[in-house]
Amino acid sequence: MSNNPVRIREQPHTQCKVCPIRQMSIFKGIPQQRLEWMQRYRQHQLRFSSKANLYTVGSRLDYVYTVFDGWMILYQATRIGKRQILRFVLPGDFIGFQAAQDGKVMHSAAALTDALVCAFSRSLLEEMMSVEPSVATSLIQKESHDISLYQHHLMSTGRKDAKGKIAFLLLELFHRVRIQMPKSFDEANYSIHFPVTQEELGDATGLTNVHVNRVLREFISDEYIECRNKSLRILNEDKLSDIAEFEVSMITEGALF
Amino acid sequence: MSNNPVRIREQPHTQCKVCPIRQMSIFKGIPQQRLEWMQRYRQHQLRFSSKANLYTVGSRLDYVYTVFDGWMILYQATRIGKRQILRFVLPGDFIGFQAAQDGKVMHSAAALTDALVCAFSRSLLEEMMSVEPSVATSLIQKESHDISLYQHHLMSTGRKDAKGKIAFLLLELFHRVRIQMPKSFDEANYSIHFPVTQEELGDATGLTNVHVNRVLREFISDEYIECRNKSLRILNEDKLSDIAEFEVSMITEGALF
DNA sequence: CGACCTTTTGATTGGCGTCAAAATCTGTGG
DNA sequence: CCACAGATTTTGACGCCAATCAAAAGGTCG
Repeated sequence: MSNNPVRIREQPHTQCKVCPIRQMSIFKGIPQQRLEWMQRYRQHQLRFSSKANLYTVGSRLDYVYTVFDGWMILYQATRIGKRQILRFVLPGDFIGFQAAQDGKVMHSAAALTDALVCAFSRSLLEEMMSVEPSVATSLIQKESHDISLYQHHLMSTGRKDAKGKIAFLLLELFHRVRIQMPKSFDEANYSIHFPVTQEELGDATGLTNVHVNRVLREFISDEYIECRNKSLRILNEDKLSDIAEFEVSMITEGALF
Repeated sequence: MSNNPVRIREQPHTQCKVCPIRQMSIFKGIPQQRLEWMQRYRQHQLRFSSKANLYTVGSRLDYVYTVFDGWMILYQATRIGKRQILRFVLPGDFIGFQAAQDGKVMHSAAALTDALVCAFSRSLLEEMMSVEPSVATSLIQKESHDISLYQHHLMSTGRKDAKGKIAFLLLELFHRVRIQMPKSFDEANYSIHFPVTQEELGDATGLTNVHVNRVLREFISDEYIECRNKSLRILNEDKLSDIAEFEVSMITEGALF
């Protein structure tokens, strides 16, 4: 529920060494020479500390962002102080694009851990899309994938019980981390680094931290999962998938055509 | 909950007289001559009766669709027979595009009323996008708007009580109908034609039809709304908006750049 | 008119929220 | 390295919102 002032240590107009633009999936397949002018032009790199906001409700966004390292969330708060996490953002994900009317976003974005974000101007993206249509196609693909995720969450939040919601979220995050943060995935253990608090799990599923705790305890004592010091290990994926009505194909990206 | 066989009365390969392609918002601004070859090529028109499915979970979609008339829904069902309505589809909306992995959709689409749908081939759309980049941009815009809607629903479903969820849904649909089906809107009455059952409202909000009924009764006796024979009239929009934490700007489309 | 769908109402139950407090973990400064 | 404040997890008792079960009353359509 932190409403900290933005604590961005920004380093504008420096060439982005850590996050070469080529790594951004929406630029896959574009000739290097085309990218070069962009590479050194109006591209920023941002470092965040945990809990800092990248942007907040009602901001006018002049940039779009890709996360290169760390966890972030998109969220929204109700008048009575409850928070809904709309989406967990992992490295490779693209955010800040969907602005509603008059260019203002209807949600906030914050870092869950220290994070490294790459920003570049909206107008540049627009330019890029007209010069290089495949950028637009990639963007469409990303958005389609996001929509698919939102649909699954809506289903989860609307029509499953607490166990189903939590199991679904755990499995989704587990596999997304596995794919998008291979270094956080321990294959031998079948575990991931998992810096998400129980309160955050609650804010994402629409449950209270207290109830999340009870369900997690149960999953642990049933030996479905194991979680100690910010790591999550899946012990009985079959059972969890069953409870969650989850399958990995739900979160993998697919071709549109 | 109907799992009827598909009852599509399809009229393939006929020129589409009723729904000129120009009316599809993603083709706005494209010179007529460019559209002509498309107009008469591989474009279908489909008539649906209420409750028929346009496509179902796991289908491979070779077409994308725009609704020209009538109400439709996108939905998904759980193993235990509960249904979640993911999205109400009104004239002008674009569906069938987001296919997940291996081209199979993760949801079903069905008509709520008799409906008129225009279909055209995915591959054609792809072609179109490369020839005419503005098609891609429009598509991105549409998808962004959809994402925004999904986010609001997630918030609603996850963090509001029954009154808030229902009030939000009523207001959203009311204003979308006002914009997208002006003929269904009675300005004098401030009412719309509203062919949605209480069970469907429940399936969209994650509530039971019984509880939806109780809340609606309360809204009616408080004189916030009036609903008789498939029409919905808003009597106290301020109060409803307050309960729902809704504002019209949430559902209007805006520029992306 | 009769089958079926939708709405309505009542009685009862239960899952999850709320409140509260203790236990544990984490980081920070002396 | 310890002390201490703040965050997070854990547990228990209790209450309430919405689900469930059941049945009647309207509506709709062939």
